[in-house]
Amino acid sequence: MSDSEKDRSTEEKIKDAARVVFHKKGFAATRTRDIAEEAGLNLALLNYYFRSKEKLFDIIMLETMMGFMGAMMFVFNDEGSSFEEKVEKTVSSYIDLFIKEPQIPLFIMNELQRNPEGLAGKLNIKSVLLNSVFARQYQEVMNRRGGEPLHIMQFVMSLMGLLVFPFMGRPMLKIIGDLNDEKFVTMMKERKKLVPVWIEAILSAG
Amino acid sequence: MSDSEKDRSTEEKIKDAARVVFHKKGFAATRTRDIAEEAGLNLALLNYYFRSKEKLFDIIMLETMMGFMGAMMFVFNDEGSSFEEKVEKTVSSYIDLFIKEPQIPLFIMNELQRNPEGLAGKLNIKSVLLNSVFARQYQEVMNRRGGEPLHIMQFVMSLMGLLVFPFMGRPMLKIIGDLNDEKFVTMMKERKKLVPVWIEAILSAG
DNA sequence: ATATTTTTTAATCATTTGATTAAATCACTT
DNA sequence: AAGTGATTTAATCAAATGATTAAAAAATAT
Repeated sequence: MSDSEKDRSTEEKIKDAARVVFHKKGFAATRTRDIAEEAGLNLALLNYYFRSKEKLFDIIMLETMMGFMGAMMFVFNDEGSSFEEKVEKTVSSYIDLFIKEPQIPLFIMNELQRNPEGLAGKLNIKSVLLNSVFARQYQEVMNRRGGEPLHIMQFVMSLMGLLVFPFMGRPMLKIIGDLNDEKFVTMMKERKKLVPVWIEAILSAG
Repeated sequence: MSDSEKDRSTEEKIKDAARVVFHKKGFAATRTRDIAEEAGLNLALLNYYFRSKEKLFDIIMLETMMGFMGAMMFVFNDEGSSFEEKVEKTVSSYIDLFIKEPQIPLFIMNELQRNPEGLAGKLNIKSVLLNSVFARQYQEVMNRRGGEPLHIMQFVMSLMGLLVFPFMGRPMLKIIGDLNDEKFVTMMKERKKLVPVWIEAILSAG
């Protein structure tokens, strides 16, 4: 049978190892032998359980994208919170996520650019933003504010830029800013308070 | 002889092709045969002129980093311009650069994260920011503003986030925002005006 | 306990890929 | 035109890599 305790254990070991290595090196630079070694398992088991490197990668990519977009979807479609509360919650959730798993943003953006037709591109994430409660509340904020309206994607690009760029640029930022890991993480935690204030300032600036 | 018209021409053809392919696919996913094909040249010529894939990559990486950091260094150390003028000039230069070569940010951040010890990491870019005229002027702005001072790296992360993230996240942003290439470029041009205003707002927000 | 099925392993395969080589071609000098 | 050195080409090599196989080991069923 295919659901014994040991089964699941081996399968999970492979997935965990694959996640670590794929996130760190990306698809192309990852060798199946790296994953087997990371998992402490025989190389042939990868093919036994997942058929091919591509299939294994697709599973990891799917789960990673789900984790990434899922956090957003949950917050963006909550009817009970205000626009400002959603911004705060988004910022806080993503910073926590990226402190734990710093490679996720670069991994996703990279694989998506290198292979836009791949699994990640096929996922239906079109409606996640534009049909969300958050998008509706954004329009309300725009109407209330008056002046030249700002395209929601200009806003989202800025929010995400403030939020995820530090993690994508981390190696460079650490060099030019002379930061160690501890200092970097401290600054990221500071940004939980800073970014929402800045977002407010950006929206008021018109 | 090593400087004939044909010499330089072949060498340049290889470098141009290598730049295109490395920028698009990254080091690991690039096959030397891809570069040879892109250049329309025999595969052996890559090794004849550049010894190895690694050496060719190092040259492209060096030139790319120079182009990327050079634009910044030039603006950041101009004694004749104000802080605000430097922000405007930086935003404008980088947006123009990335509209022409959209893969540069992801390429650099990626290779830097995957191989921090590599050539790019060895470059002396430590002083580019912290010892610049721009950094001094930033401190003046902070003193003038009063309130809780903001670490210059928090500021730089935000400036770069607003500036370069849209290009790194382009494939995802195009999907979730339902944007075509033309619309995307239009929005990037709009950001030349928007980002400096937002930076002003961020600094005033304290 | 024995038989059967599932899982794991070591060995091996076939292809890809970076690099080299020896011969052919080209450019330039005398 | 012949000679010389530089450049280009086709063929090939060796190592790396994703995948498979047959046998061994382990788990489960009878």
